[in-house]
Parts: sequence; structure tokens; C-alpha cells
Amino acid sequence: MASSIHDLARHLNISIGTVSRALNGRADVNADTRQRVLEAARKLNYSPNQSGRSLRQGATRSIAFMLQPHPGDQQYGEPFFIPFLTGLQARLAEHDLDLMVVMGEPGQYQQERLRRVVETRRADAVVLANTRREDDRIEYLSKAGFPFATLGRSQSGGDTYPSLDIDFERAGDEAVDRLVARGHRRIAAIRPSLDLNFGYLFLDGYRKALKRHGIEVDPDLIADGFINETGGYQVTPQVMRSRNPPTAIIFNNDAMALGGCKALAEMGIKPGHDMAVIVIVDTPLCRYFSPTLTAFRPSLEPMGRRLAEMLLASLPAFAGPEGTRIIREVWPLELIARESD
Amino acid sequence: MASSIHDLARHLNISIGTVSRALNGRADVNADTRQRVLEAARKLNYSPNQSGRSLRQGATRSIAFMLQPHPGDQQYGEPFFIPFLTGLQARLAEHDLDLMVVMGEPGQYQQERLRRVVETRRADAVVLANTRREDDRIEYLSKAGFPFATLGRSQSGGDTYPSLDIDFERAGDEAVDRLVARGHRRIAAIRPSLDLNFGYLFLDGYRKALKRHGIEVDPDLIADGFINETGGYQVTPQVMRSRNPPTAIIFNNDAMALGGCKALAEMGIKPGHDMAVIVIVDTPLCRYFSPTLTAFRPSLEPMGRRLAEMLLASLPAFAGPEGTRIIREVWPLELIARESD
DNA sequence: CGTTTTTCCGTAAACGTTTACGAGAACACA
DNA sequence: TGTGTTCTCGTAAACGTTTACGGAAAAACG
Repeated sequence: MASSIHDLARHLNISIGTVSRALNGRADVNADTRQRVLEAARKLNYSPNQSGRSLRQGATRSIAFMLQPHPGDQQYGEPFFIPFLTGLQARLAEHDLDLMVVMGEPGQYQQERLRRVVETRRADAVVLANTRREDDRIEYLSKAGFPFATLGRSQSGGDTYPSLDIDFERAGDEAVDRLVARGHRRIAAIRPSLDLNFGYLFLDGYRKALKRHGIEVDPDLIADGFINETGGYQVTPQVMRSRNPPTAIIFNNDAMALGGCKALAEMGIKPGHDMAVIVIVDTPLCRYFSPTLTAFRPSLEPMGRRLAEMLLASLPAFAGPEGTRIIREVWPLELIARESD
Repeated sequence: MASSIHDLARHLNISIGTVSRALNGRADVNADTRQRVLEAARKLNYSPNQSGRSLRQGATRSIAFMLQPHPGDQQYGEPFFIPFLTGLQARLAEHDLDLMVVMGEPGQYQQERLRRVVETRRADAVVLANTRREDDRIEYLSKAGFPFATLGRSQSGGDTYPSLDIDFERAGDEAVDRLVARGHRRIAAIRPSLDLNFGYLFLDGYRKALKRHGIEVDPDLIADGFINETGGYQVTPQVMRSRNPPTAIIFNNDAMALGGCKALAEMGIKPGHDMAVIVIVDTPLCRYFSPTLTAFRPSLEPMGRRLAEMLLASLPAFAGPEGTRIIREVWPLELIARESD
């Protein structure tokens, strides 16, 4: 059915070696022969079989993206992976690379899926998302010497891999800045209780800004909860019950913010009126919630494209003549001012 | 680095044929030998190279999922693909199948990406989403004899492929039913202007229910627009300007509903108060919008799993001894009553 | 003990590529 | 004409599997 390089060779009465060289643009083939090969390839509708190619070259030309759902994640998952994936895939496709999506089992730090991809050599490299502060996937890939890049930083693995992250520290800082400028002194911070690295970065920025403004950090105003609506709903009252309740809350996650606002509403507190609310990562939900939520927005599709570039720059097979580079970048977020603060 | 079947053979002083047979559970290998092979495989950390396997067997053990963004789609894409993909991938993984994600170029009906996957044999089958009423991807795959399944029906390709769809017709019907029961007689329907098949199905249900209730279909109350917020925003005033404006609107898309509500608000009309609003496919946005939007909700993750099963049942390599079957299913939606109607 | 059957394993080909190597022909140069 | 160079191509091996085939040894059977 599908034509192979042998079919072309037989059809043209030349050897398969020449056909292959002609197709791959090698120099040692007569211009006329090459022309005939290309024509025949078009006529016979030839495309190289990727399995054969992979086997010979030891490279699959596909990149695995591993997405690890959080335990207890809500039905629709993290909305921002689609645009990120779009960018990632677009740039990879320009290099004729495929994107394989691997999802971990929710609820556990599973390496099994990852291990399978690596050991059966189904992909040439891996992109990790949802990086933990200490991430066993990173440890594993580092030790295995398998190329990878991450969306988000981690304390694991050192600086040996490319990573692209959002500047959560600066966002936490700016959020406090903005609230202080609007007269707030009692500012709460609510973040996920998971080991997710961004939760730590966010808190660093939050603390730094408070110090700069000479405001003492009150542990009662910092709380961790499940990274979903329920988490925000459960943990917000906790902060409100402190001896000296906050007048503003920064949520480190959109879903938690929605749950938190629900809790506030039930306590008769109106976000944007009686309580300032800022969300660190903007999603469409923030735009449509009532009140609309002030939030920091990342540019996801460009990030996807950029991380693809960074990964490729670290791979010997794709890096230019100037050699491989490990690039790490931290991108700023754009503040979208809305009604809630 | 990675050990091959040759390493095992050398290590055990037997032939590679025997090793392969032992690993694959073939009968013609001594129980004792098999034991030794399995142990050695574990010790040497052996996993079969997928490229070699694919080449020999003519099957890649990976399934491609093609997602085609709509022209002018908003930043975050369709939120429901992540849970669907989760289910799809989970079931495929149980059969040791990988999931490859292929995104078409937004704005065009591009077959190029698809063609590449098929012709270079990078996947054993394809899953299509965003099916059009007349879908050239389906035509192409049918003609090429390449196995595929679709999320959503189409008029293309006949009944030769498995498909799983949501019962948009019934949802349109039920929405009208519900509105009529609440006293409405002037009910508008707003759907995307694209060739997307669900838009037609929805309208069929809408018309059917109106007829059953003896209400004449008013063409002025049916409008098409871009499948995003802007589309809803632009087209809603159009319906409102009709000689006999509606008292209720059914939106066939969540983003269009949000845009529509914005337009209504600007006209001084309050959804859920002065105007009943129902949305056909529920997303988290519907739950957080103010007012919360009554909507029909699909169960996406189970659908993903089910479509994987249906696809596998149609593939000779995976169908059980009872042979391959083409399964087509249409799943009902669950009405989530909220404040907007 | 001779014959047949069964058990087990090695050999080798095949999947579709790429590529190192070498060889023949053409050409340049003296 | 002899030698060296360049151009072009064919040959064959290699990547890591699976599997058809055949054969030797062991077991079963009379």
C-alpha cells in the first residue's frame, strides 16, 4: 500500500542508497538523478516511514509532554494547558517533531508513565509541567541522562536543564505593592498546600514586599489549602477568624480564589467592596466572575513556543553550530486590573 | 547504554530468538529458560525499543488526537479538551498505547498535519474532534483507509467509523421544553456560524420542540455568529432588534453566551431577570458567571474513555475474538439548573 | 530397540531507513 | 599517457525487533 524507498528505487532502476541520498539532500548525487527521484516520490506519493527512520537514527522525532493532574483537581483541569500546548506543538512541528502527551495518574507522584516513555525510547525528550519544589521526575530524568525541560522551576536537578517559569515572586511582590498603595496593611496570602514550587516563590515575593513596607508578616494571614475551589472555600474562613482579620487577600490560584469568594460571600463579605482580592494567575474565570477579579496574566502560547526553542537549543541534534545551551528564563506577568481590589 | 535483546542473549548465552519468545510469552520456550530471561531482563533493566518493534510489526502503538482550533478562537481554547483527553489517554494507556496530539492550524481546514501523520505512519489510528458537518478530514481518512474515530458526528464518510457524540438535538429540545414550561413563547437560538455539526443538531432539536408546542419558528430569532465571545456580543442585539423580540435565548456555546449576556447588559436587559438564558454546553464559566448560567453538562472524562474503547473495538489488532465492530453512540447531557432562566 | 511425536532452541530473514565504504567513470593536470 | 582528483552511484551493514523454519534432543509409544 504505502510506497517505500525500495519501490522508488525499483521504479527508477537505481539503488535505494541513491534514492535515500537524493531525498535527504546529500551532495553526492547528480542533479538530474535527484530531480527524477523527487518526481517519482511525488508521483508514487512516497513518505518516509518514521519507524524505520527512528530505528536507524536512534531518534524518534517526538517530544513527550507530561502533565500531572493535581490530587482532587476539578473537572475541567487547568485551563491554561491548551494554549501552552498549542504554542509548544506549533514550534515543534516546525522542526518536524511530534508531541506526545503523557498524563500521570492523579493523586500520586507517579514516575511509571515517564519511565515507560524513557525506557522504551518513545520520545527524544520530555517536557514537564506542574513542577514540584522537590520533583522526583526531575531527579529521575537527570540521573537517567534523558533530555528534558520544565515549565516551572524546581529545587531538584540543579541548573542542568532548560526551564521556563512565570515570575511568581515578582507577582506576589507587586500584588502586595498594589494593595499597600491602596491603603491595606493586613494582607492575607492563600496558596496550595501541595509541594508545587510556585507556591513558595509566590510567598517569597509576598514576604519581601511586606518587609519593604515595614509590615510584619503575620503567620495567621498565611494559609495553605487544596488546590481547588474546595480548598479556597475551606481555608478562607480560617484566615478571617484570626484575631486581626485581613482587609485584602491574595490567592495564588484561580480556583482557590473562586472558592474563597464563595466563603466570603457566605460570611456577608463582598469581594471588591469589603475585601480586596487579587489572583496570581489569571484565567477566563477571573474575567467572568462577579466581581471580575484583578489578576496577573501570563502569555501562554508564546511561552509554549519559547520552551520548545529552549529545549531544542539544549539538544545536540538540534542546536546550531554554536553548540548546545541550557537556557533558563523567568517571564513577567501582566497585571489585569479589574473590580475585585 | 540501554540494553537490547542482544545484550540479554549474550548475557545468558542463548539466542536472541529465544529471548524474544520468552519475553513475549510464547509457548515454545522452556519454563526454566523463560524464568532466567525474565530475571536477566529485570537485572539489566531491559525494555524493548519501540522503534524496532514498530518497524517489525508495522504498528506504532500510538494514537493521534487531532484538535482543530476554530478560527478566531479565544485565548484559552476549548476548556473541555483536557478532561476528555485525560479519559482518552487513560484508557489507551491501559493497552500500552501512546497518545499523540496534533493541532491543525487555526483558521483553515488543514489536512496537512493529518496527512503527515498518516503517510509517515506515526500513528495507528486517529481521533478527530471538532467535526464539521462536511469534514474533509473524514473524507481523507476514509479514502485513505486509515482507521479513525470521531468525537462528534458528521455527514461525511457514512457510518464506517466509530463516533461518540453529545445529544445536541435532545438538549435543544429539552431547553425549549423547559422554557415553554416557564411560560416563554418567543425563544431565540444562537449558534456558531461555522460548519460545525453540532450547530445543526442543536437547531433540529430546537425546531422540533417548537413544533411540538405549536409555536411557529421565527427565522428572526435564529442567528449565527463567530464561535466566541465577540460572536455572541455581535449577534445578540440582532435578535433583539426583531419586530417581536424574544423573552428567552438558548446559546449553543458558552463563549457566545458570555458575549451575548454582555450585549444584553448594555441594553439594560438583565439575564435571569428580564431574559431567560440557557447554554447548551456547560463549562466552569457558566458556574461562575453572574448570574450563574443554566446549562447542559457532558461527562467528558468518561466520554474520553469510551471513545478509546470504541476505537479499539474497530481495530483488528485490538478487537477481541468476536471481531471488529463499528460502534456509534450519542450521550445525553445533564441539565444543571442555575439562576439564568 | 526403533519409530514417531513433542519440546525446545538456533538461524536467518524481514520491517524501512541511513550511511560508511569503495569502485568506476569522467575529468584535470603534468 | 600516466597520475591524481572529482563526481556519482552501488553494495552492504546496521538500527532492534519478531517470527517462519528447521533441526537436535528428549520424550512417548509400539
